[in-house]
Amino acid sequence: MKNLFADIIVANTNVDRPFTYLIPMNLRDKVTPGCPVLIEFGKLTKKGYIIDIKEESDVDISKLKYIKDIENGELSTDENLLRLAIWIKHRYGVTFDKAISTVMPVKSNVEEKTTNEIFLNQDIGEDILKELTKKRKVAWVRLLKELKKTESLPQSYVNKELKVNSATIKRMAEEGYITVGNKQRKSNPLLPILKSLGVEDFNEIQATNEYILNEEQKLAVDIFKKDFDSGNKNTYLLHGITGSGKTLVFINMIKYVISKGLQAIVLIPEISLTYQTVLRMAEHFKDRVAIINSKLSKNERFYQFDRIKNGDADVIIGPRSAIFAPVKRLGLIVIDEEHDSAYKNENVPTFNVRDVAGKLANIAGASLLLASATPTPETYNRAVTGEIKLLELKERARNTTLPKVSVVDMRDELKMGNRSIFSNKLKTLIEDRLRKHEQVMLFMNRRGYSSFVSCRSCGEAIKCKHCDVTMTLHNNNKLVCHYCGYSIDLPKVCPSCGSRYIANFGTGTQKLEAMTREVFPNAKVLRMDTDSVSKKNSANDMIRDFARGDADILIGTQMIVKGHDFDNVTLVGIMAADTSLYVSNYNSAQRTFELLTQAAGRAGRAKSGEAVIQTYKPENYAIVAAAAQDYKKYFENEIAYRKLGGYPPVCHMLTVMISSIREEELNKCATAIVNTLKSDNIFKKSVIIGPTDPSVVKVKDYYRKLVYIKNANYDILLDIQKKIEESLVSYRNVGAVYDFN
DNA sequence: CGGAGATTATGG
DNA sequence: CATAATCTCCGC
Ligand SMILES: [Zn+2]
Ligand SMILES: [Zn+2]
Repeated sequence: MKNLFADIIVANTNVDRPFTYLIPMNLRDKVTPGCPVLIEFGKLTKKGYIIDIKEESDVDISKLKYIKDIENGELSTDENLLRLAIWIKHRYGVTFDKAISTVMPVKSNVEEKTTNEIFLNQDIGEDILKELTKKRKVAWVRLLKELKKTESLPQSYVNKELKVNSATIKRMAEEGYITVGNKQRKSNPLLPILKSLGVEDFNEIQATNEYILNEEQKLAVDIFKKDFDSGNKNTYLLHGITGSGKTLVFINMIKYVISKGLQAIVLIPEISLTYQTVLRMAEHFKDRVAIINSKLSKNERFYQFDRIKNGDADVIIGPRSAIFAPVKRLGLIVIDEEHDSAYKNENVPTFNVRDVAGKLANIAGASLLLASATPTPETYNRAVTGEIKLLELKERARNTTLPKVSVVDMRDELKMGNRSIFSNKLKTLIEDRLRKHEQVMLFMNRRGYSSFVSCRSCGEAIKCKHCDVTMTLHNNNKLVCHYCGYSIDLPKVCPSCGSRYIANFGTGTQKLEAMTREVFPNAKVLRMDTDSVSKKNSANDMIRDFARGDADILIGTQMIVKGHDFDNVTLVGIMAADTSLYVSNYNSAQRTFELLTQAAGRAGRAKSGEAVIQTYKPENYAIVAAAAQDYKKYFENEIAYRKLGGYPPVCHMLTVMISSIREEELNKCATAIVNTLKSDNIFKKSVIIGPTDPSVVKVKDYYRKLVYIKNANYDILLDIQKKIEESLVSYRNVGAVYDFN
């Protein structure tokens, strides 16, 4: 028989190229591309991934070794995902190894939970039972009777429910009636889903009666169906105003895809994977839904992936990483809240899942739907140029109107002598809602800046020894650094001046809560932020409490405006609307527009509502457009800005973060790199900015510098990356990470 | 990455 | 000349 060869990427090495191995006879029908295997690499046994199987090899056959074995306990990646990995490798300039491990996030089936299981040994007849009853061994009979029904029972159940103690069980085993064995108990993979919904069965989930599509929604679904039937696997932007019922549209598209025997992946930002969202999906797809989120344990996660692999789920719902779910018959990918920053992978490879999903859809022959009320200019631009199809929803689904939004210039308030964080307008409106027993949401436009500790005498905030960051106070009276994890006990005296007057400055939301209670002493106030929801599932509880009307005012960060609708909320106050504008990032206006639109959109889901935006920058286009709820206006301004600055989507941008333990070496290296790039003819057309300091210079004792390179041609950026890697070889202590946009 | 052999430093 | 520290190449 002819030899079979496999090209293999060796894991955990720096050798970023495939090696050829022979496939032994006994593994021939077991290995596939994407399969994890064990190989002898040099002198060591290493794990590797097959990326290709072929009948020819250009490598001298005498050099070749055989694959040792298949790596068990790791799911094999299917061919689509493998192709995706190879694309990721080239697109983001990472190693094969990195790319493959990115697409297979389920590392292994961690040790199966084994519990004691009790088995029936022999067929127990009525006579034996009678005899035992005579001996008054009631517990024995009780257990045996149960076992006759089910073959085997877990010991915990026997102990607790049947009240048969371990001693009895031991005796029964000795006498040969039963055996105590180890059963690999596979817990019901649907359990975590049911648990998060607080039901025991999918049939308990009541259907809400919003299944009927309105005209606009129907049109969108019909366009999709028509394309789908004619074999056009398109990319769509579903652009609908807040409350227009985008979810119902894609649910119907998914149903159609399922009816054709295919599966769908729905990506939802982790923060919006809330009770309401999950319930909604479970309501439509019942036990055919698989849900992945960060709360799942390793095992639960594995089971979800296992179900998907076996085709036991039609719809896979999860955050960014769910794009790599091992779906066999992919028909549709939905990315809900397409604009969300959580879709960007912060680690290398720094992909945006939009792009990865686009490629995967292309590989698998599936459609892609991007849904948002505030699409990124990148995506909307693709719709404008006709590259992707635009589906629009311009009306609110429940016959309500968009909230009335007003902007308050806080500088004017200050001039009028109002130093409170509430503008007069917002204050009167809150009072009005409290009187009418309607609810209010106060949205603090800030990342949940955790509380830090600073000195009242010298003003110094306590910083991490290893990073340029202030440490944050945790409830166990420890100061922790969010960048490196370094933690110390809360010091009694100021480390820089020795003063004993050091104090904890609360978070933005805590302060807002205190002020709110002061200004509205009779209102019931609920605060929701990372601090207050650290306890498991308490976010759900809070949401339910608020929805039930247990509080009048809900205060919080992004968390409160994503993934929940409250019918009785008729007023939203947006505090410090412009803080997200001050981030030095070409995205900051987009982020601001998106957050304000989303927050304002929470008002008046059922009744007519109102929103007040408090800002010091009322003239900024993001704020103006958000107040007018005019996406087009926003987009025109944004795209003009991007053109002017040469930012995406007009240009591609490579951000290089160069880092080193040694500051001088870093500086030398960074300037040298910039100089070589600038002098190189091929790169001359690129705009090169830097080296500049990032907002946090030192992290984990490493100093960092940033270099930005802009070019309309993506491939040139990849060449530049290669060039930088080459120059970096001569600097032993300097490394770089690359972020492509 | 990490093993192995080659190369260079160090010291008496 | 021995021994250790450092470099350099290479793996199917
Ligand atoms: Zn730190
Ligand atoms: Zn001090």
